Amino acid sequence: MFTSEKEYLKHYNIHDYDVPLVSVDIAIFTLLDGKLHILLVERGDFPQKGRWSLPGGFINQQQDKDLHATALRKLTEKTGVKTPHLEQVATIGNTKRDPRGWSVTVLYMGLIPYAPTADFIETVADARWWPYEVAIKQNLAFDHIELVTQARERLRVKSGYTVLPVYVLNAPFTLTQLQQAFEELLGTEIEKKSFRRRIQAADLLEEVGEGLPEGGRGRIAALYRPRKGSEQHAFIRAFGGSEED
Amino acid sequence: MFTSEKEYLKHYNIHDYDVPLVSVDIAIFTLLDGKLHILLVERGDFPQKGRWSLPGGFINQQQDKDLHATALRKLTEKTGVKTPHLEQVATIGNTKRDPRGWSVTVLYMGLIPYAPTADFIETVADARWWPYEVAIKQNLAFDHIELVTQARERLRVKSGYTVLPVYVLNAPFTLTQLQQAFEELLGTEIEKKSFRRRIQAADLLEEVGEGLPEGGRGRIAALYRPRKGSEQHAFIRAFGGSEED
DNA sequence: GAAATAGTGTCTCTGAGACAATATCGT
DNA sequence: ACGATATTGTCTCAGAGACACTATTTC
Repeated sequence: MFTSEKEYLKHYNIHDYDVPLVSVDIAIFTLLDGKLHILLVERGDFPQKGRWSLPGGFINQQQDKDLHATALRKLTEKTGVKTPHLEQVATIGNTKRDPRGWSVTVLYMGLIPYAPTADFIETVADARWWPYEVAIKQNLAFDHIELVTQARERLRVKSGYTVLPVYVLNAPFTLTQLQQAFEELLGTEIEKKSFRRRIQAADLLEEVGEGLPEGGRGRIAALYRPRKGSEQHAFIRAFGGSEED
Repeated sequence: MFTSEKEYLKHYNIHDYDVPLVSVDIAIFTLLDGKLHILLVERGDFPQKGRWSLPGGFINQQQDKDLHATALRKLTEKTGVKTPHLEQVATIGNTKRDPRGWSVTVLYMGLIPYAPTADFIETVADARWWPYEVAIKQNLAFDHIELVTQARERLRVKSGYTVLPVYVLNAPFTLTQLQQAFEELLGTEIEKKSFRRRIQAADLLEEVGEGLPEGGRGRIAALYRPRKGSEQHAFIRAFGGSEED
């Protein structure tokens, strides 16, 4: 049919093809009053207008150089928050998830220290932090309940062998605060000595002075902030004892 | 603009939007003569005609109910092999990876016991197993060299805390064969006793008789096959001692 | 019996889990 | 001194790593 690559590309037109919708959705978590929260937006337009959903949207071929850029842009436009950690979780694509037809979404998971959402937000009626347990009982748009639980699961598992939970805290923080963040994100308690031993042996934090302890009373606590690159450290042994299945 | 969901959907037309290309690519690995191999196809059509690439292609909105189905269909069409393990690795999307423009690909990784490729193959000039080390020195199509290394890395890491390597062997197999598969997929040696202790304690295999040992000479070896569901078992401690970074 | 392969015994070392003890702060 | 919180000591236990040893097969 075509005789050269150049010839082929000249005649290529994506609209000759039957392409699915592609979107990016972002599950952003934080810790507020010691509890896991997730950021949801109320949809301002059809479809599913008025329902709560994950922030997200379509790729802008002019503005976005890659998928990660799309995720960051959508997050800023819709919520005004900036995340220090954003990772891809999975891509879900099927015929049923969107009434408009075959639809593919790339799901991201992000973590951030608590920050209020911006006053001005585009194309959404509202952007709000929800306690996780409350959020999953809402009637979310599309298949977002599954996306939310999938992102939550990634967060839980990865909190067991990395120091991801540092990203829901504002530095500097005490080891007790960090342990509480781990426990909330893991959904289980950690033995204090085990926790401190692991964190300190890994040398992923640097001490930056001392400060008030957790409850305002008691012995002065050492304050820490994450070292550069601590994000990608993986322990060979996971917290929690019971094996994953 | 619209007053109801129904109204909105009636006027919705995906071709009004600027959508990217979406494809699925599959990195299938096997073990042949004790060495890791990967399945590549020679592209029969433009673009990049004549270059070797991962098997893959576009979603067929009529035939495929989800992305996983697309991956399975493409694999069968292009190579004739059926895989007992197929998992999603990541989704790569950017402006540069395809000369046709903004392009998104969902990368899958699969494992299979060695089987020849089918004689009849659609839209590809050839489908062949390549030794991994040779494959990555080829000038692969698009950004497939990065996809291949990303899938390889997933395989390596996951071989450290699961029993994934069982899927490159034909059951029944001996523990020695399994250990050799682990070592090749991990890219490192494992101490025999540690290996056997772990595998046997986890109770993921069932014994199915005895058979000739590895080299045809020597003591008769016990033969095993994976138990149902062993696939999703994860050890809390990874093989290899050195921590991931 | 020798070579080859399968399988075991056992010591050491690392790091998690449990829990008690000590240290330092405000009042 | 007391209550609260931070920090450390130390014992136990699971499981990886190392390496030597025993067992069973073919030739």
